[in-house]
Amino acid sequence: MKNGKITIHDISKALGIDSSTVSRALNDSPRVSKKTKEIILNKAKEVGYQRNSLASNLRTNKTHTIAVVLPRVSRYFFATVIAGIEETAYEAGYNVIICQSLDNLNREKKIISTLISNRVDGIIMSISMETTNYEHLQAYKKLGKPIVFFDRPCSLNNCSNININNFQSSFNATKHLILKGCKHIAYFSGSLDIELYRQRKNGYIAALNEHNIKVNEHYIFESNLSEEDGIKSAKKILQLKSIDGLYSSNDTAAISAMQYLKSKNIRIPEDIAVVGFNNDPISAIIEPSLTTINQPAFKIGKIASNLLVDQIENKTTNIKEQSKLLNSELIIRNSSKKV
Amino acid sequence: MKNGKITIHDISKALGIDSSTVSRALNDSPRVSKKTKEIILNKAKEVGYQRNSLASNLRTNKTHTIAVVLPRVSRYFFATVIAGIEETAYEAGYNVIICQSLDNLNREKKIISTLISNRVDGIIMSISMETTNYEHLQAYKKLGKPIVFFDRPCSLNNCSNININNFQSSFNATKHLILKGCKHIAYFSGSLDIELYRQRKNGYIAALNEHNIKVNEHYIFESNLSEEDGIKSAKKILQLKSIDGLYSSNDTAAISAMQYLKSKNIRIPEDIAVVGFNNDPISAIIEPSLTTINQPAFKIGKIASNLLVDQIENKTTNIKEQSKLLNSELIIRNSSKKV
DNA sequence: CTGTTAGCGCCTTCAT
DNA sequence: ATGAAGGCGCTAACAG
Repeated sequence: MKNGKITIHDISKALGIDSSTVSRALNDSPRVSKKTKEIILNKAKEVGYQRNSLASNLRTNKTHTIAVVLPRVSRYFFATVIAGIEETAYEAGYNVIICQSLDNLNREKKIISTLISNRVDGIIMSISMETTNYEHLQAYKKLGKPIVFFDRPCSLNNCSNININNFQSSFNATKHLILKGCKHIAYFSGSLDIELYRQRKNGYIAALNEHNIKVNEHYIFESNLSEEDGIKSAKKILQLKSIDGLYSSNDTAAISAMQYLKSKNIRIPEDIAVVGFNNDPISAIIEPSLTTINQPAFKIGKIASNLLVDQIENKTTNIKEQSKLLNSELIIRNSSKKV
Repeated sequence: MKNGKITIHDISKALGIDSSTVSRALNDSPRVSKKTKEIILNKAKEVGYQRNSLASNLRTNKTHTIAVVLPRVSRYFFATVIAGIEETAYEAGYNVIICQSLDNLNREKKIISTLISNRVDGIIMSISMETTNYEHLQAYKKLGKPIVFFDRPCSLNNCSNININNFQSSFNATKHLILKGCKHIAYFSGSLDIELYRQRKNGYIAALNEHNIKVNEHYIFESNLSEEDGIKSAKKILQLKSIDGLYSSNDTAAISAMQYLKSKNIRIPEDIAVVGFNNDPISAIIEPSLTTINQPAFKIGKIASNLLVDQIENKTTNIKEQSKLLNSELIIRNSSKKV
C-alpha cells in the first residue's frame, strides 16, 4: 500500500485470501464462489480499492480504449460524430479519447505515435488535410489493431471507410422539395471541379428526372458557397422570378440568401428552402425558415464505433444491419478482413 | 518479440547490450556514452521500436497525461479552453485527454473513476451542473494528484480555481463604450438573483461612476437573455430614444436586438454595441456590428494548464506572472499547497 | 559508463 | 474453488 494506493495484495492480506482469487473476484470470474466474491467486493469497497489499469493493461495487452483522431472538436460536425462514438463505445465498455490534429500532419504523426505507445485498442479517424501518405497509420496497423476512417476517405489497406452518400442525400433533399410542390428548384452548388459536388448535383438531377421535371441549368448556381455568393445568388433568383424552391449544399450561402430575400420583404414560405448536409443547430436559430434534410454526423459516429469495436473483438459486422439505420445516407466500405 | 511488438530486450539481444542500457539510451540518459546511444537509437529506428508506455507508466507511476473534464466540447467556450490547454500542455510534454460529462453527475463520477484507474497525472475540470458534493473528486485527490477547476467554481480543498472576473470584464466593456463617446448605455443583464450578473452589473455601474455618468435604472434590462428578450429590450430602447450605446452580458439577446433594430431601418454605428463575454465566432458572422470585448477562454486554458503542470511537478506557480497575461479578466484562487 | 537484479500491480496458467 | 508462481515491458538501485 505504498503512496496510499491500495492493491489487490492489500485486500489479499487483509482477508487471508490469495491475490489471484481477489483478482478473479474483482473481474467477476465464475471461478470464485459467491460468498468469497461478496467478501472480497465488500472489502474492496471498504478500503476504496481502485484497479490500477496500467498494470492490468500491461498484463492483458488491452486498454479498452479507443481513440478518435480528427481535425478539431469545435466543428459541430465533428463534435456530433464524437457524441455518436461515445454513446456506442461506452455501451460496449470502451473509453474514448479525443485527439485533435488541427489539420496538421506533424501533429497527426505525433498523435499516432503516442497512441501506439499507449496501445489504444483501435482508432476512429478523419485524416488531416495534409495527410497524403499513410506510413504513420501503417505503423499502427502493424500492431494488428484496426482503424476506421470517416468523412475524409483513406485508402489504407484493410480499413473501413464511412462516408456520406452525397448522391442519395442530395436526392432526398430535392425530393423533399418536389413533394412540397416545388417545380422550379434552385440549387446552390460548390465548385463542380470537386467530385463531391458533382455527386450532389447528380442527386439533384436524378430527383428532378424521377418526377419528370426538366433540368434548367440556369437554376444551378455554382460558387464557393460564401456569404457573398449567397447574396449574389439571391439576386439572380429574384431576376428569374419563376423559382419556387431552394436546395443548398451548404448553410452559409443559404442563410445569407434567405436573409437577403427577407430584407427585400420577400415572404419565404416554410419548407421551400432546404440544406442538404447541415448539422449545426446555430444555423437553425439564425434562419429558422431553412429546413435540414440529412443529419448524418451522429450516425457516422455510432456506425464507426460499432465497426471498430467489432474489429477489435474479431467479430464480423453485419453491414446490412447497420444500413437499416441509414436510409442510404451513408456509404460504408468495409475492406477489413477478419484475422 | 511476441505479437510483432518489439521490446527493449529485442534491441538488447540484437546488439549484445544490456536492456537497462538500452532503456537509458532511449530515455536520453546522460549516463550512456554517445556512441552506444547512437548505436541503440539507430537499431531502435531500424526495427521500428515503439516504447510501451503502459509498462513505463506502471514502473514510474507517471503517465504524462492530463485529463480535461467538462460538460461538452461542442460549446465554443469549452472548445477554446481546450485549445489553450493543449498548447501549453504539449509544450510541457503532457498528453491531453478530453472527457465530456454532458452535465450528468453519474457520467462525471464514472469518468473520474476511470481517470483514477488510468492514473492520469492531473485533471482540469469544469464540474457538471448536477455536481454538488465532491466525494468522487476527493478520491482522486487522495492519490496526491492535483485538480484545477475553471469556469464553475468548486470548493474542494487545496485546489486552484480559475474564473472570469465578471466585475472587471464588465467594467472594461462599459468603459470601451464610454470612450467611444456613449453617454446613455443600455445594459442587458441576466437575472440579478444570480451572483454572476450582480457582479457584472456592478462593473457596469463602476465604469459609469468613474466617468461621472449617472446611472439610470431604466437602462438596465433584466431578462433571461433569450432571443425574444432581445427583441423586447430593443423595442424599449426605441421608446427611450436617448440610448446611444448597448452593452450586453450575452450574445443571443444582443444579436436579436440588433437584428430587430436593423429591420426597423435603424442605422447602427460601429462599436456602439458590445458583448462582454462572447467567444463564439459565429456570433461575429451573424452580427458584425457587435464588438466583443473580453476573450478569456483561451487564456483560461493556458493558465489552467500552467498551474496544473506546476502542481504535478511540485513547482510553485508565479501567479503574478500569470496575471500579466490577463488584464484582470480572470480571477485565480490558488489554494493548493506544495506537498 | 555498463551490467545485475528486482519489482511496479495485475492476470493467468498450472497445480491442488 | 482456491493457491502458488511467473511474467507483461520497463526502469531504478546498486554494483562494479
